[in-house]
Amino acid sequence: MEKINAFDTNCPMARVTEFLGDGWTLLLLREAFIGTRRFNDFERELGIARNILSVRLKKLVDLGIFVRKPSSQDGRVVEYRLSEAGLALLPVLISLSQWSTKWLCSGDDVVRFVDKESGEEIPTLRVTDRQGRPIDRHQIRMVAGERADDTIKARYARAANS
Amino acid sequence: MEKINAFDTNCPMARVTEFLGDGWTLLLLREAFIGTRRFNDFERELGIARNILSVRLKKLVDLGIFVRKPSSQDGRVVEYRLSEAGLALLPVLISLSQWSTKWLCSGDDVVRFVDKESGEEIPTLRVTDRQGRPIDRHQIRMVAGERADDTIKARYARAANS
DNA sequence: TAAAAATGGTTTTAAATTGAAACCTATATG
DNA sequence: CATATAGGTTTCAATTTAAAACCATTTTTA
Repeated sequence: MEKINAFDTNCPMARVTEFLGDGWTLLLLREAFIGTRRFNDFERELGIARNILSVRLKKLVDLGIFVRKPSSQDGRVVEYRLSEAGLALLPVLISLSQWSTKWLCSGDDVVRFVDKESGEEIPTLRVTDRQGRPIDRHQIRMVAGERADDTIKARYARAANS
Repeated sequence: MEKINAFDTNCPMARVTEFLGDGWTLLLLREAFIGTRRFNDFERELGIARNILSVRLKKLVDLGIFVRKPSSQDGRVVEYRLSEAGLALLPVLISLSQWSTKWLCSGDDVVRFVDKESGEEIPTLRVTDRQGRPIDRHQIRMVAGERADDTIKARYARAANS
């Protein structure tokens, strides 16, 4: 791809495709959330080719989602951990997982996000207003903000006329 | 990819990679949410190659995310609209956009989700307990559910021991 | 202390995917 | 009837991915 879009624009969604736009990164993130930290473990758990894993980890580190830290105990070992930014992806992972459970896995109880202490399941993420009241989907619109570049503003202007 | 993972397992995250695992689909979804419905419009707005667009739309229709509907007005025209499942992805889009705005776009006001009536911006999606109280990230764990297949259960068992 | 194993990579080559452009078919329009 | 429009498909070159072998360090074992 990479003709009109990606990191050329400042559209946040387009930028996400920079790392989410391949078949492995979401699984790398899942693994990281489960607790995987090391190169060989990512490889073994996912069955990803080592060269690809190498490139993906580099990109995730570049983007600030993972932190690469050679172990101080063992000079061979390197740890890849989620950064603050990476941990902040949790709501994305949860909403994706909840959506997929419902619409691609016929609601089957396969993966759950739970409160560590109470063991209680995290309820479905809801879009709400500032008072915490649920907002209906059809009540929501995407609009261009002030800092949108010209392409994006033009894009939303076209959308508004249709 | 497709050696250990994808639709072989019933892991909801792995299944998501089936459609989110390429550089275009997220942008197709964005376009659909903005209001794009037609083949030529997706092509023009994104600059995606027609053959690729064709394959992607087919897959999204197969997965039940888009609905393909030939126009009754004009026999040449076909509309691709988000299904219920597709519309249900809104929380995913919102959380992704909010994350990306903060971590990849340095907080710039580029795209906003707003309430159509009030014009009020949708606040950041939060992970809460059943009483609506925010839960801290580090308080959350992923666990395998009852209907997880053996691979997944084994996976989480390994994770629990580390 | 020398040999073997572990760890995190890189390189190489074949196979699969993507991108660009041209082409095709059916319907509409002037 | 001729031309334009819409939604595709086909073809072929360029890029990306997968699999396997290889490599450099560091650690463990005999």
